[in-house]
Amino acid sequence: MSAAPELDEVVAARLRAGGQRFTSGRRRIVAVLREAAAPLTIPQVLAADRSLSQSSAYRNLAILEQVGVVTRIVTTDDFARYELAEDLTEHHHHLICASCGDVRDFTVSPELEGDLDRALGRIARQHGFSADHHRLDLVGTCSACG
Amino acid sequence: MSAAPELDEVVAARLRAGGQRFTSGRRRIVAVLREAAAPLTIPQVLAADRSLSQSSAYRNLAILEQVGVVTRIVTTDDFARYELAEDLTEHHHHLICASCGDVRDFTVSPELEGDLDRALGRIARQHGFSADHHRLDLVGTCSACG
DNA sequence: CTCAGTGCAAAGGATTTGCATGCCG
DNA sequence: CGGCATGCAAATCCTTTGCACTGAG
Repeated sequence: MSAAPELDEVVAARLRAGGQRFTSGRRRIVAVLREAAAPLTIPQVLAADRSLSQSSAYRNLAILEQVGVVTRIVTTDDFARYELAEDLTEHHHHLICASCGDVRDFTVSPELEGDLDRALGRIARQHGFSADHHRLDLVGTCSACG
Repeated sequence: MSAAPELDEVVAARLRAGGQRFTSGRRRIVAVLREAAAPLTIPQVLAADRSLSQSSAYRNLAILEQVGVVTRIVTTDDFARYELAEDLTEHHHHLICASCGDVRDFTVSPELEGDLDRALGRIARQHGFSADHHRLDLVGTCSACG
């Protein structure tokens, strides 16, 4: 897929805009997340690339989140999970297993998304709330835990 | 409001069903949550009723969650938040402030809820996933932080 | 009486931070 | 060169747990 080099450019641009560098450690983290089909915990990221050090992974993921390259999500267990920002991949939602905490991606029809966005925009306005994005998760039990 | 005693009965019944008692400490926690208009962190619960002790609050909220009286949610900050279970209040969603982590409740139209449920049911089936419930949050900045 | 519930204080564990060193610009 | 990034280890802080005590049935 030819999106790979493009992704690096966008990431680099956002880091630069935030006064940050696109170092090799950050590059490796982004690479791991790109390969993953779902949000990863930091232990999972570290396991995927043993050359990463724990504290730097925490630090770099926080920075990548600040500049809008990754998103941090929390499910039900004690581990935060990270994935590439939606505008670098595509808008999607999460199937969250309440038992093991694991996550899988899914999407819904554009029509439903449109309805949602309209409804939520209205709600936000009513509450004097500046809406950034919505989150739609399905919580249940995955086939492995079932 | 006459729902108050009724709530106590339901809570007591669920605790009993789980082999647990409805002690005074648990009663006070439920009372605090009933008053609150939004999910509360444990520090907030403790602040609302100084007679509660921290460790018991943690323990009791875990038990209340197990028997289906309260729900634990996680937003963006480091504190878990608890609210009364949806079937004791009403189905609703959350406006989450990405800045301060605070939460407010809102609801959407029954039509949209229906569409959502149908779509999500389909998705769950496709993934061999046993759906329990959905979660729809709006993330942004509250008027206080804006 | 008995056993679950309580509160205190200490432990646990994911995450953060201080500091010396290495590397990019 | 100067300053940010790194990695190790130690510190933080929300949450959990051990233990002795109290109270409900």
